[in-house]
Amino acid sequence: MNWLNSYLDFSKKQVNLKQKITLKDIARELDVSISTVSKALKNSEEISRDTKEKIQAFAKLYNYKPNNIAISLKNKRTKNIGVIVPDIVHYFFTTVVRGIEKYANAKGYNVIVCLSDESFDKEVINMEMLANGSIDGFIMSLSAGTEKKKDFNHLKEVTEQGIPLVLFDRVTDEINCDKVVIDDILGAYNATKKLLDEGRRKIALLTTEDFFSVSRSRNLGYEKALRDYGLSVDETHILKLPFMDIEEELMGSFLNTIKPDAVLSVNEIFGIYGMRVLQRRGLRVPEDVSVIGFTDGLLAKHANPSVTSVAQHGEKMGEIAAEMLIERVENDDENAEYRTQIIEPTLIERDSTNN
Amino acid sequence: MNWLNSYLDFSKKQVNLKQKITLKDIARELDVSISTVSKALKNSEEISRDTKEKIQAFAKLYNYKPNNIAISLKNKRTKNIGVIVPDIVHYFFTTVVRGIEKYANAKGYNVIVCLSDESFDKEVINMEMLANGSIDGFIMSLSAGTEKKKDFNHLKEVTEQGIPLVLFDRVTDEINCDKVVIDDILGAYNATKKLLDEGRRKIALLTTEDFFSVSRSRNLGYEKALRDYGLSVDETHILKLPFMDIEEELMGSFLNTIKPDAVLSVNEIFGIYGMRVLQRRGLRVPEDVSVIGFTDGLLAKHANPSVTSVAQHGEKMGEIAAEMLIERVENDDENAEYRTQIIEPTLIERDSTNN
DNA sequence: GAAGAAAGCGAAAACGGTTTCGTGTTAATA
DNA sequence: TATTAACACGAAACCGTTTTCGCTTTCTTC
Repeated sequence: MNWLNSYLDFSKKQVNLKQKITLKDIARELDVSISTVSKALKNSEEISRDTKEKIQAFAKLYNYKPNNIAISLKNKRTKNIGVIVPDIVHYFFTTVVRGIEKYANAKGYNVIVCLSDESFDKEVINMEMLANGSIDGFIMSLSAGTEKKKDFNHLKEVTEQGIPLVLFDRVTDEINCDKVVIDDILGAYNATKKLLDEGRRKIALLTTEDFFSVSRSRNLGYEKALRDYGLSVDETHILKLPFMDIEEELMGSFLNTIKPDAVLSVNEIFGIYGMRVLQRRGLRVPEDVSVIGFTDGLLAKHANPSVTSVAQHGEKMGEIAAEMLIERVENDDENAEYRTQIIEPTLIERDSTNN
Repeated sequence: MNWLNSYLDFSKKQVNLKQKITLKDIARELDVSISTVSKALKNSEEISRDTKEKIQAFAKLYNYKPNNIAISLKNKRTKNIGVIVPDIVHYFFTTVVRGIEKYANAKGYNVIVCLSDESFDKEVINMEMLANGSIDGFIMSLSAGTEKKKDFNHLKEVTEQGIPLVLFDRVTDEINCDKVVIDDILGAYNATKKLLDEGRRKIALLTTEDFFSVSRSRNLGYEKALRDYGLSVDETHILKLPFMDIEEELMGSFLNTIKPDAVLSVNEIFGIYGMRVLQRRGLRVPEDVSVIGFTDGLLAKHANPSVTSVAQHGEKMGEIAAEMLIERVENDDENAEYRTQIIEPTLIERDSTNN
């Protein structure tokens, strides 16, 4: 290792501010060409044992790490995936992101997270920011704004450019791409069935406005279950609230007039709120009223009583989405058919229903 | 615009698969040099009106967007910031990430989120993945593993390479960098004071093992308040639980023996659990026992009763962290002093305490 | 000892931009 | 008319890699 001595002056310079070192630096110091260094570090057969050892030792000593940006430019592959979600404080999306992270990281990918904040404009801006080389593909769930506006041109452009896209949960038929969703109809159906089996007959449905694809499906499952039990759907039993806007009075007066013996909510928060409103009116859950919500999140788990919920398996959904995307990215098999994976929801029974 | 006709054949080729177009393509089609195209698109004075208009129109027509990777390589600036957090399902971190996102996006930066999962090893791996050119700077909160191990070499390396770093919430004195934290001592002090002012005298403290910097501070605040009220600190009133591991029986027997008239928790979840345990034993909150927790999250807000909490202002913390980082990134003023911003916690009074 | 093969290395193009500097043309000035 | 300044543009280096291809030199082999 005495050849190292000759690099002492170089070493001095580096010690002060450990700037990152490049192939060129190594080549200069070791008096070989850049190509040789590059090959030596990849253990190419082309380079002699001696040279390789020398170069590798030097690189290790100076903690050489190849510059990712340069590599990305060269291979036109960034090893980044872009994730655009409406929100990150709500349990479901965080678990999906976590699932994506987990799978992507294991495969050596980084995850760039963007929040559309339920806004169409931000969704578009975020896509454009990332679509110019920053990422190898997108995973996203539509913002409320986009579902309302029904404008999917930004998605179309991205797919036409050949950038792989996986849609999850809030998806659209207008775009041809891989998708992963839960069977929302079945989830709501099973939940409603559970309530009916308990003997409940006046089941209120807390849902959102119609433009949400998932709410529509869940409403359908609810209605289907009622009909399968020979009951008709009473529209007055259905409360459509503006998204995420919990109008407590509205919900209060609704529940007060309907006086339901069970409540099904298409999300977590409406269920929790509904339950509290009922409890405040002196009703006991589940003795007087049963409650079931969607999204098996922390709120449902830690509520009092804990709330029976339709689990959406967000983490699994995230993993599957990441798997589908990376599959596309790595073997760009142009004509592979687009798939839609449907995850079975699970009804997690807790204390807000009878068993 | 009749010059456009001559590009019809080019247009044909592009129509099939809208591949992204480069400066070189434009230069070739318009029979000018790449430099001219580059300048024209930046509206350089150097280029004539005619040429600029022609080039800009063509670029617009073919939806030219510069390749971010190439620009990053050239300027050695990625406009990406790396965020490494222990976790993303817990409210506090999600709000911080949201704050970072918000500020960073407004400044044209993307956020690459990595989860250390409370593990030292993952934290190191994530840093290394990003530290080779992928990002302009880091924002992070130490994982439990790192706080336990007290090994900060990965942070040291990064800062020595000149990569800006901002630590938030779970920070360490061992590393010289910008930091943003809340005044944990004050937060706990005020919470304890609130309980004492209510007349509570047997205040149980639910905390974690000592290696967490924030828990240590919060414990101190609790103790200080007691002493300021002339009370001595009874170690048996303090329950140190392994992090995030809610051992319900342990907590149950603890609360059962102590029979506190108030409970202070250094996080959100222990508080919620403590409250439920007490309620199950027939105690009324806040009549018999008052409860205060840290992290003003969804759980506290929607619990029954809602829980008085010390708000950590995660979103604000994220914004400040992002601001400090971007400031560093954009004017790399080598010798600017490192700052530690301390955010004042706020006690949000709810129904789990008396007023 | 000559021819061919193999080994070991370097030059250069490429990825897609930015930017400096030089050059040819035209218009203004002496 | 000769000189010069302004204008408009292009050539080329550069960012840090990868990779192809070609050139020496040495080793086989007959």
